[in-house]
Amino acid sequence: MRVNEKAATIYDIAKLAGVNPSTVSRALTTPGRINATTEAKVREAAKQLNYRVNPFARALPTGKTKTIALMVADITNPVFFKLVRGAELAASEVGYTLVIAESQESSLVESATLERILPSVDGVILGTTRLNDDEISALNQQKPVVLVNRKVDGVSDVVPDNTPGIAEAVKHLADLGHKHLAFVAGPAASWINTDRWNLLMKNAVELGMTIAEISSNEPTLEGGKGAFERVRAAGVTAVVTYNDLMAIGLLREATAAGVRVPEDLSIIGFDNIFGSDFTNPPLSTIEMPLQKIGAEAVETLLKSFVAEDDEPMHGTTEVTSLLVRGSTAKAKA
Amino acid sequence: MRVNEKAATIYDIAKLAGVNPSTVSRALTTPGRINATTEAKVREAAKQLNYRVNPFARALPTGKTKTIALMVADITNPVFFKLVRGAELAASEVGYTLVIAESQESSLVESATLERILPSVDGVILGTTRLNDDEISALNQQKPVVLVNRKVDGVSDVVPDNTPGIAEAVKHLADLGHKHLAFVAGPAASWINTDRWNLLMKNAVELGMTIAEISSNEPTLEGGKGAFERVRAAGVTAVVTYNDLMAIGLLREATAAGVRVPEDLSIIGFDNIFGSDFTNPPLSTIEMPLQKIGAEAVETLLKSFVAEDDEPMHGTTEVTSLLVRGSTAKAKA
DNA sequence: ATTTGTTTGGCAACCGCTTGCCAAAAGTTG
DNA sequence: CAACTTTTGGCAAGCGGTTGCCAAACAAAT
Repeated sequence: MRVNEKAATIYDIAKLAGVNPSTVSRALTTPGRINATTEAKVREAAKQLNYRVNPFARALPTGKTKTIALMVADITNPVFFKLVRGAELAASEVGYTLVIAESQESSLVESATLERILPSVDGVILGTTRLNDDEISALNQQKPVVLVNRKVDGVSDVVPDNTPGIAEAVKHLADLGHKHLAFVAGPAASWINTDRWNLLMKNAVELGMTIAEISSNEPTLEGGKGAFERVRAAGVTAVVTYNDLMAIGLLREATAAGVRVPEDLSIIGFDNIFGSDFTNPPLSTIEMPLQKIGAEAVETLLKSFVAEDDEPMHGTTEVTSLLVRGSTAKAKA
Repeated sequence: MRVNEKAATIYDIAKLAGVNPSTVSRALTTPGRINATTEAKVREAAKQLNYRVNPFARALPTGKTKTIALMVADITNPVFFKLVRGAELAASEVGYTLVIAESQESSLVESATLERILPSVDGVILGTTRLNDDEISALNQQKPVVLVNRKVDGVSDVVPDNTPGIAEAVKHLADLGHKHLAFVAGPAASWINTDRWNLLMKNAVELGMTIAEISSNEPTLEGGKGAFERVRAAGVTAVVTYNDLMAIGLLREATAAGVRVPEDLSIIGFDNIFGSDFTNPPLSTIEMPLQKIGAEAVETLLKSFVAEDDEPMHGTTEVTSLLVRGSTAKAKA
């Protein structure tokens, strides 16, 4: 299957071009360092031999792997697709390779995987980490880390600005005449869950609405489904959920229970995941610019590679916005 | 941010354990090659120094990178999630790192990406490739390749057996009294599209039904939507689509046009993608064991690494099956 | 023409690990 | 106990690049 012609090395080029290997190296990596005509000669020889630099040989002396790791809790969670894509695009654009690792929602798996991968990457993006603050700080000690949707002291991060999306959403519900809201929360330990809840509360109160937190739910379809009873009990006319998955679970459970959406209950999710418009009615949701965030995370990491100091960096924050589809309507009189 | 204590090397261990570096190397990589007590001493020292082998240094002399690439056309296409996960799991289980690359549906991007990544991987899995047969063969010349859902002469592959799922589906429709079917096809060049169409045709004819191919559609929501008019024109009561995305697009367009699903039109998709149960009605679909296929692809690749000859290998074929949800019903009288 | 400065390209060490080869040590055998 | 085999661990040469240092070649300045 395979031919055994070993890949060309700079020595082959050197021989062909009649120069020293070091000259080849310089010609190819340090434009301007050597004479233009020599460089041309080298490049010509390289092309002729179909030369491709051996990344491992290069990584050894330099210590630069040109690879970054992106850790997510669950690859099959649609929230991450765009994050992954944004990161992948941004990385490959500058010649970096992205390796995606999955923690399977387990901090043990995450640690083990990181352990395994760490020596072969220049830095790590923690998309959704199960690690605690101390573990993250420790990791950041070894290789640069960029956190997504979370903040830890001394660690770089990129987080979205939930303010505009939430303000729009609450305003939207207020305009529709809703007075009593509920927030179906996600993981209590989640930074972004807290951020969303605080903003929601602030905005609701400002507009004279009541808001109840329905807490400790899995951020899944099941979690949304499981929260339905408590949503009913809360006697609210509109609910915002921690994410779309929960919103969809809730929506389906409500429909199954004979509660009409949006006539009896308005629902707004978070993230605008794939499939959130497949539902009946299609879900209104607060959109997160995940692809941009992914790209931003990569850029932030790249910057930290060249940074002189060790100051944590913060990516420019992308902004959320409300996407109105069919799951919100006037409050029942 | 970073501490500058360089990672421990086998030389550090050697010094600490009072042996030669080569002994350390052997102790750690060739159990049994050296004395058990010496090995224990070395391991102890390694642990003490928190040693972690430098994969680049290792890859240089051995040429083994312990990394494999998985190429998909579009990371955000939900069809691939499970494929990716299956591959990732299988790879990390045996200490391999998986790098995921996206061709963005472009053979140019695909070639360029492959070009960039090839030197740093041991082999490649082509999940959904835009490359033509010749390009694939050429690639296979350089590094072992495993194709998913496609066959090219002389190249290893793993493809699902569509037979049972399709037989079930056609039988199911026949049992419901349908006499006239349509297949909303995907990309004409797709191996799996052809396979599905042929099987569908064979089964339909065997059960005395007519079947029409509605061809040249994008395998997307839009493609499904765009095929609706032709489905109507075909005057069929049931349709099978190339994939779920198209089925969902078709379903929504049908509903929008006042054609009730499943009362007026039964629809069966392919793949059981994420969100295919979000629709109203939830989509009946022929499920592909994508996660298994992903794992199988990795295993096949690993086998080919150690194979003596250059014979292409074929992963054990996983089997499809029909998943009946709500989008199929009795044919209209 | 001499001094000084700048290009340019070669030399060789090094990055961390693997491995063929060899010799000392230990174990077997008759 | 000599002769032979096996075990064990050291030596050193790579793997394919990068890069500090140096000297030759050339250019500019006095």
